Amino acid sequence: MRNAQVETTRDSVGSAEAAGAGPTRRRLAPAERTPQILAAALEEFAERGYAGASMAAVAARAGVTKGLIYHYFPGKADLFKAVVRSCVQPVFSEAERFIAVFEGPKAELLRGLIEFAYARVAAERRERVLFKLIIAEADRFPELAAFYDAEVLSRALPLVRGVLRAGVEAGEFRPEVGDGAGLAPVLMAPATMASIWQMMLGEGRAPDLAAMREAHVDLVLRGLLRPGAPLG
Amino acid sequence: MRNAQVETTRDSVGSAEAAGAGPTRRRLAPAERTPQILAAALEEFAERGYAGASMAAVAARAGVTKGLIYHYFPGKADLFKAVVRSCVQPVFSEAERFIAVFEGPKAELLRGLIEFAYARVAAERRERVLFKLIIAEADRFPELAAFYDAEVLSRALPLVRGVLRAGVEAGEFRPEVGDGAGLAPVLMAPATMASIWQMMLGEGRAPDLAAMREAHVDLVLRGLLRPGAPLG
DNA sequence: GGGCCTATTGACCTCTCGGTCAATAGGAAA
DNA sequence: TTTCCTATTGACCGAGAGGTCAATAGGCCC
Repeated sequence: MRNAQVETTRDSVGSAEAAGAGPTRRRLAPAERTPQILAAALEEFAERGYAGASMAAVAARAGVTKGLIYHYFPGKADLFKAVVRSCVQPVFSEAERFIAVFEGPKAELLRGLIEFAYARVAAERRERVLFKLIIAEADRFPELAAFYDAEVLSRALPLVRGVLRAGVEAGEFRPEVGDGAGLAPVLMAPATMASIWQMMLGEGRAPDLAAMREAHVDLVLRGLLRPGAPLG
Repeated sequence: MRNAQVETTRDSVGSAEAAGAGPTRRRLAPAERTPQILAAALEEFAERGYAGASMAAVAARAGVTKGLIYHYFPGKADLFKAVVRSCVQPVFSEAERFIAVFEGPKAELLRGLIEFAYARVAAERRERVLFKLIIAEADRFPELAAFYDAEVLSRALPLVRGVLRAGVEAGEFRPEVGDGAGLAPVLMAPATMASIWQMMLGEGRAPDLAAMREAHVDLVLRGLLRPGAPLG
């Protein structure tokens, strides 16, 4: 009973690399092997958490032996940080491009951003799980918390604040909106929590994504727009 | 180097029970020993996560030997669930009492609830950490996710919805507010995320609690109240 | 084709963990 | 005081963890 899930899962892991294809010992360039290992590690960390993940299992998932992992990464902690680092970046490039390209009322831009966030939540499970991982391990890895601060929060909040300020300047939002620093995190929180609930409870029991998105957009626009402005 | 933190922390743990007081082997009634063990386990799980926590360390924290833990709990998983169970309950009783006792406009009740939530976030670190723990281990413990659903979400959401509906019936909130199921989680999310950010980043780098609270209350009331109603 | 660099292996070490259990002793009841 | 129940101990086990390293072989370059 003790480690039943672990055992049974381990058997069924045999990755594409390990199964059949090619000779047992194929030499690859580091530029090719590294992402393989990172992908395997992401899966393993996501499923078992940091302490629960085993280097041997990561190796097995990558179709490789444990020793090789240590050829590429000094240790478990470094591997973990490398995994996180390799995953967070693309999301922001996308959001930043979205804002840069957008033309039209700021209220619509804000609605677009909110819907973008919910869409991402609905889309890839990987991101949700990785976010959970960061939350779970943040206080055991001070550098990881600092990394989240630097690469996620400190990037996302100014993005939102920029949109708010632009909306005020355009005369769309109430002037007071530009004042407080507290509004940006309040606006981000619901989509973020939606991600967490989704990850914890699955689509069945978690609060409905679409319903939250509608209520969120409605609440925000009503709260921000100048009185009398149309809701679009 | 490997487990440096572990070792050093272990030494300094010596709990009140272990340090000096009384003979080494004091016999206690289960009603007295059980909460001791639960408290020790909460600390240990909070600091090291589920997989990272060690039964021996829990025992040491409780000033007791490992064998005794197994006299009280069948295994690690059961101990973990018992810890969670023993912690979540009191919060809700308090919120429910708050709502039951409150007299006045529903908008003020809602503001009071939001401020209550932020106050709790600011108050005890234990609750934050425990919440993190639930998030982190939910998908490795399906029963734990079910427990969170049953004992937290499924209790909190109707609480909020009740207040919203009452506000609509009282003619304070816009009639559409009572419709969607999505609004309640959207209202809860910012305080919850505030808790998570606080836990991850500490008071220094996390978004400011007071600022979030102000922006949150303001946004919500503006979004819900009928046009023209005073903000209080 | 022959060398050489290095990606890759697999056996090995040590340590800690969750869990077991027979033996022991504290303390309430008699 | 004696008895008896059971809370408590401490030694023990096998499994699996992270990490090391000398030996091996794949494939680019000349």
